[in-house]
Amino acid sequence: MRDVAQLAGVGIKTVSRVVNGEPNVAAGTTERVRRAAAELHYEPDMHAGNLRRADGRSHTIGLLVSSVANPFAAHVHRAIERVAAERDYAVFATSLEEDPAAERRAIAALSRRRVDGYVVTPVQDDQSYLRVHLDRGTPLVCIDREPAGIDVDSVVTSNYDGARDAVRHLVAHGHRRIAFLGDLERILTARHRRAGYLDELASAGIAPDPALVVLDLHDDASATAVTRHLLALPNPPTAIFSSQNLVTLGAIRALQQLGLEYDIALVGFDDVEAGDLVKPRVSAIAQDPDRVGRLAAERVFARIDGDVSPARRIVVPTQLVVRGSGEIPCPGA
Amino acid sequence: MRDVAQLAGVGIKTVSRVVNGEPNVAAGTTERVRRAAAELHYEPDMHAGNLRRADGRSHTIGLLVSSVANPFAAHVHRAIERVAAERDYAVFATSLEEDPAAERRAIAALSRRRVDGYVVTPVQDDQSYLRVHLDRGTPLVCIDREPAGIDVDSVVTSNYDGARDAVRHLVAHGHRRIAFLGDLERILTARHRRAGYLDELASAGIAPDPALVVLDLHDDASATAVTRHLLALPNPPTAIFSSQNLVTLGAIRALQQLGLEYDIALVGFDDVEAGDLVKPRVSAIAQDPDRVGRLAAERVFARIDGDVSPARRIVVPTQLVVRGSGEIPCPGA
DNA sequence: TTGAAAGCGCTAACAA
DNA sequence: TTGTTAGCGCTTTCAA
Repeated sequence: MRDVAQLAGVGIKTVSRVVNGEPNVAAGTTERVRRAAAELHYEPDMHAGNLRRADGRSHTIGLLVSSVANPFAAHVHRAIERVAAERDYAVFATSLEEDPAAERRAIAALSRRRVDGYVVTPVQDDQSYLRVHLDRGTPLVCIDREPAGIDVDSVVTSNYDGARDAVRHLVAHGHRRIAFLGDLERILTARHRRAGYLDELASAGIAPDPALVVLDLHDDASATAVTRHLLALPNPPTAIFSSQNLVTLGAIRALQQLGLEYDIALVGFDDVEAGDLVKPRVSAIAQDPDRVGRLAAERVFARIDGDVSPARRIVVPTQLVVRGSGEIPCPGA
Repeated sequence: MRDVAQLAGVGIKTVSRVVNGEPNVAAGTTERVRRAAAELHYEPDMHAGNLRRADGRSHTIGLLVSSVANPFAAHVHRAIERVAAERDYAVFATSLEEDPAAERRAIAALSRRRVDGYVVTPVQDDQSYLRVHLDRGTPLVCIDREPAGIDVDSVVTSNYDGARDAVRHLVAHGHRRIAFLGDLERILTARHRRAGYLDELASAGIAPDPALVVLDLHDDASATAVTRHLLALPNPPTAIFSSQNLVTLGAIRALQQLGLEYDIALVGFDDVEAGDLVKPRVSAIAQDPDRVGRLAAERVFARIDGDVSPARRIVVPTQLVVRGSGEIPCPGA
């Protein structure tokens, strides 16, 4: 910057004015400074500026998700980025892979980089350690899962209601023996989905068979194995509700291996890509990652802009996508 | 930091020493400083430190991809992140959506934030404008597509050879009328895949039928429409080579709509999730995003570490995944 | 309309 | 082992 000032024959402050588009600079001066800056390939250093700048904004936010390679998280990320781009904000993305320690590490790393806000998929059981950051004025919005121990905005999918919708749909097609393939119990949303499954069964007057409830599935290989095992039971299920993307794929694989894909009903939570190309086409409880991301970004920027209204809890509804696999009727019914 | 120093009853430099783990601090002093820092919830400001620090490293890299929501890019991103995490580097991710202007904007935004390196999927025809950044010592590695106008490391998929493999495979099953569903011609890799298709046809002594070569497809709806049109031709293709993920899905949809999925052979470039659940199972030329990302990250960090060896061009081979759809024989042959 | 001086939070260089 | 001084690149404040 000093070099630019020297080349343009002006003071350093005038360069600052031109670069930041501040008023009260003569047109000719502006032009000379611009030319000098271009000639020297000058790029302002945002961080140096922020050190002294009144608002101290880094124009950067941090995003913590399960994995940037997870399709749901990736679409949330894209939606957040769109909102951020409009405001010239850059986005740090970090994958936590359900590791509680990674959550704290990531927050610390971003805090040292002075991000203006966080969008976080909580992994730890308790987020009260974040209060320090909130007190410092850095806003945080939780997505996908509710925070515990702090009172902040959150944008979550209606996991409980979505699960009930799935079970109700299967019951409506005559099923009473509905298996549940659940994700890791330490994930809050997985517990919500299980609760929805159980409560809807109860509403329908169906006593859950513990043999049909399998928890802590997280990948498709284990889902395939478990599904095969369930269907080999003396009294097998007539329908399956799988609580997650990869688990759904694993269940379908098992059904195909056994040649039962047209006999056993299946509804998956979270839509699968190419779900309409598999035979039978896959019925699902679809989430809306685009909306989750957009709303979360809007909340965090509202807070950055000084919104101090009470924490908001936004629920994004799921939608039952009827395609075929979920409408297979119960044989005996 | 001054507050911490005061509370601990030491000088400001001693706090700096403790925070950065520098030697020559008495154990007792270290302990006092640590306690004071914890009490005040002190978090060092990396940017302030970098301003004066000798190496000036921001411990941050920038990643530019087509879209963070694209599965290929998302897996590349995850792989880069893994390497970055080992070195306590944070990653900025930006989606370009094939917009050349977005490429320049993103580079400028990251440059102002003083990233230590870039991993870029080039969108513009010419990257020579980046020379300024390279001269300044900030390394850049291109992925997926080769750079033009600058001599930098690149990690690319063997698009040309992969396309030839696909066509050779179809020819080996007796096909001579092989349609090509190409992506946007302004994308370099799309042109490489088209070239591979044409050259392999030529090697097999097959004159390409212009009616079977459709370019500039980018989503599945248009791919579905085009596929339906091709199969309604008086002299339709007996096999299809689709050059991209979404296009492959669109082609499958059309085949299913027409009830021809077991009659027309299909090989797609880039594997599709659930490709083994669709009937017939989808044969594909699989890319290796994990390897692309890891190698790109290793290159950029090697450069950051001072590697000044000549620019390297790394080709990650594709793999033909044989599943069924690509092995449907040609009826007349 | 312009520029000089001070200082943001930190580290380098050097002295004690 | 510790602290002091200067200065990183910039913006603020205030005077010209």
